[in-house]
Amino acid sequence: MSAESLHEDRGDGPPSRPPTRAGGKDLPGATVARLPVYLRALDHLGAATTVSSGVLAEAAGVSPAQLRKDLSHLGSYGTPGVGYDVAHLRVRLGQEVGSASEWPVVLVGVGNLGRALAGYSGFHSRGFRVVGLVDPSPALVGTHVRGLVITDLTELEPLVARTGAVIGVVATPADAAQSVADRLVAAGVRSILNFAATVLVVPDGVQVRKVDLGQELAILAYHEQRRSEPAPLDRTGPGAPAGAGPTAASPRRTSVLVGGEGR
Amino acid sequence: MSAESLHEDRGDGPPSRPPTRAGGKDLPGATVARLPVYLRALDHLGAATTVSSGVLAEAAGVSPAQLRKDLSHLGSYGTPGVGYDVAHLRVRLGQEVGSASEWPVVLVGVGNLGRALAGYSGFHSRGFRVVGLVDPSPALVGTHVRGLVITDLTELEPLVARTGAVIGVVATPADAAQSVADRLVAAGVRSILNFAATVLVVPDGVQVRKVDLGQELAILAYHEQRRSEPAPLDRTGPGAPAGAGPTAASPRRTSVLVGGEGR
DNA sequence: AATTGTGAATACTTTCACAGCG
DNA sequence: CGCTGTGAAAGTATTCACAATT
Repeated sequence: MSAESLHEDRGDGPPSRPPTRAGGKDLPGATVARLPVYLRALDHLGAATTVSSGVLAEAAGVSPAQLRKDLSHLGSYGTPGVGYDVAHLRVRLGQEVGSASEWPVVLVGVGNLGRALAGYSGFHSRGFRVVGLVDPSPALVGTHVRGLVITDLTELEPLVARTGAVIGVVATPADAAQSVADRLVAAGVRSILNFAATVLVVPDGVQVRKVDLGQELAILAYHEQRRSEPAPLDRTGPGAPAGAGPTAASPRRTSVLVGGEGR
Repeated sequence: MSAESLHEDRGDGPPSRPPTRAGGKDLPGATVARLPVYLRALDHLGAATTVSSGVLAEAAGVSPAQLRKDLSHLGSYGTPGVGYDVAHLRVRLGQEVGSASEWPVVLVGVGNLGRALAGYSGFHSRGFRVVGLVDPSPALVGTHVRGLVITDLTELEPLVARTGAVIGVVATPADAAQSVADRLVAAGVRSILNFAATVLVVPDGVQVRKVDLGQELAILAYHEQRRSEPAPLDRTGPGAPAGAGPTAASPRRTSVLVGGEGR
């Protein structure tokens, strides 16, 4: 467990950092999920030197109130009557989101999806660098993809150690995912982005985020189906009394669901 | 059976969908997002004829209480002292999630990611069938990927009409995404899964779900960074009372974040 | 006058805990 | 008994609305 972080310096340890990080406390989870969105939205108005919450919120696809609330958690630097300083805000968000430095990422599973991910520009542009591709297939090991050699699965641990990666991406078939995750964790990885259709079980302290492409579609299909069948057939349940149905009026809000997140 | 319905009564027309859906009540959004997970979890215990909430919940990565609550919204059919009937539950969930029928899906943007998506087994296994690949690149148009011909972007509308697709997947570069979305919507698509790093603006009534791979990583990085910086520098905030709260016990629960969803 | 930051109000989700059924 | 279904409590998240600030 002494796999110490080799990447310590990304420039904010030393006292030269102007804005000290905010109170060191947890932002609400929902806010964290939106910070990257704001950061990206900022990039689309590099020209202006200030933005109001209204403008930036629109670009990010959230309400102005929500944007202000989120930023307020950062102890932000808006100026009443004016807005937020774009440059300043960008730095602040970058710090918070951690994209100030380059995070080395190891990607396991170089199938169709893995290959696509290896070349995904969105990773690099946000401060992530794929430093290792791993696959067990003898046919792939040794070949190059996007300028990186594919390493054999047996070499996973040394690869992680050598690159100092703390983030791993699992893009293997479902049945291999858990074992890969176990090894990543053992090798020192503490955050995993899981594309396999499995729930990964990991030790306390390791983060997992799951992206299930099929699931996303399924959620869309649910709503799609719902609307194509306006006449509700009554529930064929046994005794289940329809009792507890407060269900006020149908929420007339925008039915646009934005964001992979909540909602 | 690939016999697709021939009528293209899309737009608003009620497609004649076979499976009768139950009660017209809206499920909570968070529940909807989990139904596909349960369905998938069920597949991993086909042997047993019944499951308890505890077992299924574990397989799905949620708490037993949450599973029961979720299923209760379906007016579910559990048997006290025994559990849920696996076969029955599978049918019920399938109905609700809409995977009882095959949804035709059009995929726009056949780059690395699009190509991976086209061959993604998770789509097919969940009742989605990619019926069209679209790209503007002359080099790609006419070529085959996974048994499908790539159609030119100019043919988007007729393709949607012909296939009756109501779901579209946008896997284009960010700057093309909005225009593609506009055209999909105009052609009759009402649900869009967006992989481009842009917030899509769509008319009322059209659903969009966004999957931003870079963003997912950024969220992991946030937590990662946070933990590598144990010494919180106090912030010099005006008015912000550090007091906020002793925060009694640190949330000792699993710090595993499961699911692309909520949280 | 415009726009932030934020308490208070509302809405949504998860968890608890237990009554009741098989 | 064991396990479901569910009210009620607790916890989060979003929206409102307004006083404060430049």
